[in-house]
Amino acid sequence: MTPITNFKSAAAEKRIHQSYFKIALSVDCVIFGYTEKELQVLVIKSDLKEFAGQWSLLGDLVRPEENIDEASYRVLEERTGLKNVYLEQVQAFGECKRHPSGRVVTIAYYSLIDISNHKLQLSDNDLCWRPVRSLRKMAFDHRQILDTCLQRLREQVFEKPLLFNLLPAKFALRNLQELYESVLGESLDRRNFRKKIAVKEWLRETGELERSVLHRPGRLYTRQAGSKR
Amino acid sequence: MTPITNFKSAAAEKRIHQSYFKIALSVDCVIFGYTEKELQVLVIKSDLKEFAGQWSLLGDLVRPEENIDEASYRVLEERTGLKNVYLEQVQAFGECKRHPSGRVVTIAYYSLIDISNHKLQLSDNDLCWRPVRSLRKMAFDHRQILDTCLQRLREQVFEKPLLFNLLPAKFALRNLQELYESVLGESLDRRNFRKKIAVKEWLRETGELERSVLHRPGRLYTRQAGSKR
DNA sequence: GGTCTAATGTGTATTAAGTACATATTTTCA
DNA sequence: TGAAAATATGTACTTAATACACATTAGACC
Repeated sequence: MTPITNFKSAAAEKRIHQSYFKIALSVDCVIFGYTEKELQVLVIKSDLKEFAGQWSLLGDLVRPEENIDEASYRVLEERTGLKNVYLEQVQAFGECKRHPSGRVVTIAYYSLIDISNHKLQLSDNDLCWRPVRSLRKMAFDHRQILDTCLQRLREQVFEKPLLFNLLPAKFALRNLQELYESVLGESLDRRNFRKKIAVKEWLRETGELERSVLHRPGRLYTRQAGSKR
Repeated sequence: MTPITNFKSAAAEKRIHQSYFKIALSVDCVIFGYTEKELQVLVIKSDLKEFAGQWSLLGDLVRPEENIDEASYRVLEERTGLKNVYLEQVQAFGECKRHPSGRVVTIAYYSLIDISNHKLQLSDNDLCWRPVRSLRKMAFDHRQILDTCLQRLREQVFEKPLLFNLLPAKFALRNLQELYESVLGESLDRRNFRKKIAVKEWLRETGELERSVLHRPGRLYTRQAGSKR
């Protein structure tokens, strides 16, 4: 039970508001993409003098009348133009001093989107994709948030068919394996990888072959319709 | 980036405050205990008329000057008198309508404590332990929070030496197995269970035997000092 | 069209982990 | 002293994970 629950009077309510409604709530989205055989994350230059020149995740304050999940979907759509993307809450970050302008508790989400999707239009020229590996220091505690989200993603990639969200509709198994390797940060045996993926029934053959590759083309697969995210 | 970061003027800051600082932030603790061969959770009767007679988790609003982790430790200590207990954040719950008195986003934690610990003094007579299985409906979205925390706990019990926190310092393997069975909701084979636990090196033999049991006493074990939570 | 290149596609032996299952032993109680 | 109830323990079987090699194919180039 929280003391907010029974206001004995208007004055009591005001006191409560004065003492407690001093924390702002935000969402921050770790938006993963994949290109150049590297896992990328969508970032923006921080406009705070404290973090001049540093990269920051995409986030916004949660509005009083929207659910926190809605808030993160909103951030995502405003910034990328995409709807219906994979989005998952990871956890809250609530150190008092994490935001220099005041007390802001943030709830971290990660999202997986297909960079090559033609609908993806970055609304802001300051936005850019950066390889996860290249981001050392970030604004706020955003590097910690990114690490936490990446760790969660790694734990889930063989449990749920998540990484397909980062690829175009049709892809060769080599592409998928390189993506797994990029996410996990380790190289995988091709035969064992194919076996491991095969038993999960996440994929469907399209009957098509790769084009414009300088070697024997691989079969193209697509995500199995029934495979749950 | 959040729009809060650069206040162009005092007026702008006031507007921001009026529109955004309307969300209260709370923590709710799923405090697990174990007794009577049943996983228990510490609950209190809701004092809201909307939830009359229903059980509620222990929580409180986060104070402006405390970290969210500190807030949950505070709730735990205020209610149980215990410090240095295992506590882990699970996730935030932020549906707009989850709290009838206003917009309250809560961050859920779970905690594992040893009920038989003599330092445990419930500060409030309305507090009580209830078997997790017996709690059908709860106040707010607390049953959902409990389910989410229980699921997280289940995922971790063979990864980290968590469940020892629910037992007295010395215990027989049977006690441990019954605890695992209670948490997982399924029965386990004794020999396989012992093997699985043995390889983890979480336990140390005390050299003592059970007392006052109506059968051959089992060896008493204690948690291995170096085993990380 | 022949050859080179670079990647695809496939199977098996080995090891590790998980599961199923039965008997002798020890203590208390009557 | 015997019955009851639980402890302690090992092995065969199945499943999952790992390590590893060779024939095949399409494109590029001559």
